[in-house]
Amino acid sequence: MGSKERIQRLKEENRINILEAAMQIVKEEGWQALSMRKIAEIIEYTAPMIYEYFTNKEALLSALAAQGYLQLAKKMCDAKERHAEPTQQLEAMWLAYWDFAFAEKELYQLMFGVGTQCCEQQKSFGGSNVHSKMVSEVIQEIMKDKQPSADILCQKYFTFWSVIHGLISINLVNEGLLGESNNQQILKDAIQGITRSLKD
Amino acid sequence: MGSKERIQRLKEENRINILEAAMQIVKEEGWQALSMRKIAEIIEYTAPMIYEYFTNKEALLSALAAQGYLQLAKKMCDAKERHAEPTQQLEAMWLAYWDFAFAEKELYQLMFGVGTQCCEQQKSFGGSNVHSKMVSEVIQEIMKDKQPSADILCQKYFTFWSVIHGLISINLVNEGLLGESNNQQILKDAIQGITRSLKD
DNA sequence: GATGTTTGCCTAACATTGTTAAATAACTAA
DNA sequence: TTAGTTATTTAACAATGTTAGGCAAACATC
Repeated sequence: MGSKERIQRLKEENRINILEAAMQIVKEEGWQALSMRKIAEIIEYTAPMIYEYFTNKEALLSALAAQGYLQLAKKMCDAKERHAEPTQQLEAMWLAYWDFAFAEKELYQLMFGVGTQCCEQQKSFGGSNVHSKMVSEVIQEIMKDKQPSADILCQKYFTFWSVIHGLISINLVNEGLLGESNNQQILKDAIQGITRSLKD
Repeated sequence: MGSKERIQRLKEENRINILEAAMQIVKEEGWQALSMRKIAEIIEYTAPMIYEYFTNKEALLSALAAQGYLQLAKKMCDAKERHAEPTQQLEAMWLAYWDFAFAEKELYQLMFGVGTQCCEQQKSFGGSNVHSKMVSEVIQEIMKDKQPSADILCQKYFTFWSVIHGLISINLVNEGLLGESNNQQILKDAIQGITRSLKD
């Protein structure tokens, strides 16, 4: 009897519903609002039922992230196929990556560990501003012959900050993924590369 | 009577003890293990006492982050003063930033919202590997004349990823700090800059 | 010095979380 | 219909952030 398959299909449907409910909550209220009971409420079950499908909350999050990796890979693959020339392919792929990050920002946060929890203060306190001024001054000094606009200055500063913060983040989240020597190489190359772009 | 000042000093001491206890827990067990009761246990008080010094847990985290911003600014300032030439100052400042991030990685995570919570899977599942292969292939194609080593290839890939992920992270954590046009400018400049460095 | 008032801290509690064990309902197979 | 399996719920536990109310010591005022 095909009922086994029908039941299998229902189970799979439940699994999907759980994941969809989770994403719905996260998109509406953010990661900190996601709870097993809220998910259960949406799919009209009780919380323990979810544990038939996911061993715990973290496993559920992993499943969501896995979906995200698939989506991202697909978008980048599509982007690549829209071009023939490798340089254009590369640019298109990273632009697709960029678009994905903002179109599915909650997923992106989960996948790559971008601060979901802590402190609403950065914006008010300025956070980075402490060092951004200091750095910008030095950048201005280096570029003084070119009389850079405030916008250009800001862009250069953020280019530095992005690459360094990005590399740090990647290292902190996936501990020791890159070797120490690779890190130093990338870091120095990047700093010198951008510095050179300031001068000429 | 000087007792007022003595009391004031005791209060300040308590405040410091709370913050130190919090950092101790975080360094030993990570952010997810930090709880008001554990802090209280270390300083030998009960949890509600902490609320005399911080209105809630987030305020406590903000205070920790504020300490971090000061430390970071000081280290970058020191680094700057060790050099006279702006280019060297700039490099030294960013290296100081880098060192701070790893010497005080818990603080760095808090300050700049680097994934403290979610999913232990990246390492096992490979996470990024899905797209890293795809991108590396294209990079290899672009560099095919130079017969790049696997290490070089890897470094180039991570240079791309760092700057893009960094820029995304900064945007996601401090929402709308940069304008849309600035973002596009930085992004395209960075991609084209690195791409150029692949060819020559 | 006795009395009222403020201050510092604690006990007890509440609501919300993730998670588990046991009871029950629903369904399948004979 | 009955026995057995599966699906789902109820009830509970421990840990979390947080608040209200109480107690005792220190202070101020007479």
